[in-house]
Amino acid sequence: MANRSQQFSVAVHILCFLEFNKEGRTTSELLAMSVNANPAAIRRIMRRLTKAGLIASTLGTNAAIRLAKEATHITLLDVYRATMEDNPEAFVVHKHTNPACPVGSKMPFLLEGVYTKVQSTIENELSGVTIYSLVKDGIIGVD
Amino acid sequence: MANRSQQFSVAVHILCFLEFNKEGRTTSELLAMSVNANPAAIRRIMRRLTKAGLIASTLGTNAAIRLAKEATHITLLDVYRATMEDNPEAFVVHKHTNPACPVGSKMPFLLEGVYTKVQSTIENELSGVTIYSLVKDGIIGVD
DNA sequence: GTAACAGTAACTGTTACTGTTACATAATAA
DNA sequence: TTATTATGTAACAGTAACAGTTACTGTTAC
Repeated sequence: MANRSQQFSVAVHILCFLEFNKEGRTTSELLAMSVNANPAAIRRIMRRLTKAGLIASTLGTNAAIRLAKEATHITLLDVYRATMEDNPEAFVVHKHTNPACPVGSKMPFLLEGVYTKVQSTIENELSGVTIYSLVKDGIIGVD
Repeated sequence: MANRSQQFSVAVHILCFLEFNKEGRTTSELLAMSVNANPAAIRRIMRRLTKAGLIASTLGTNAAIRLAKEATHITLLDVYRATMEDNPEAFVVHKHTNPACPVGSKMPFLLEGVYTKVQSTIENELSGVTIYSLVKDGIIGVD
């Protein structure tokens, strides 16, 4: 990934929680307890998910957070793109190579090609897993 | 990836250079010029490649760096493992979830399963590309 | 108006990497 | 043997990105 952040992990956690607790009322404090993190940190990640149209929240006393789409229609690729928005690239190319060198002048292009292919396989893999399937097979199914 | 370093990119660059210049004498200074980096930075990456058995170097006045294996037998997966040695994991799992929560208690395990699968596809993809093929098709072939 | 909770800004500490200097070590050549 | 050349390696500063946290603003229900 671009960075080693846990934001993707926490984002998946949030979405699974919302699906699991779809009948109940979920707050950022409740999520923070489940994730074991600060409510503000949860809200920071929520912002990205909201922006990506994956969750929606209401304000006020009885505020609640819920999925904005069916869990069957939210894939991990959606989550990946929402959280890695800034640096979706798994690898970083060193671009400032020596243009006068036969090797240096071609490396960035070469690496770009490799990375694009790898990136595709990652995204393809992620697009095959939905929040629904995670909750159904991994949380409700087990116990 | 684990981190956003360019070490993998530079490592591939180094290996391609060595293959391309296999008839000539390659020094860390020459590599530094091609990569456009500091010789010490090159040597820092070289250390990992040496440790992984991908390159070998001699000391002294006529010191030289060369591939320790045939370029046809060095895949990008070898390079990936050599440079990402410390954190070979593409994703980071948030492990300290709430064990008392039905969702929190299962998330680390769930995510681990997903990440393992993704990691496999990445490594599978990387294992299909050799330094030889990169140099042949991307450097010598083009011009 | 008060309470509850999301939205958000701001600050700190930590980690990891890059860039760099400097020096020890080894091998060649004179 | 000595000077030279280049690798091996330690050490340090600067930078960027996160994680953790506090605190404030804005909105809704009662």
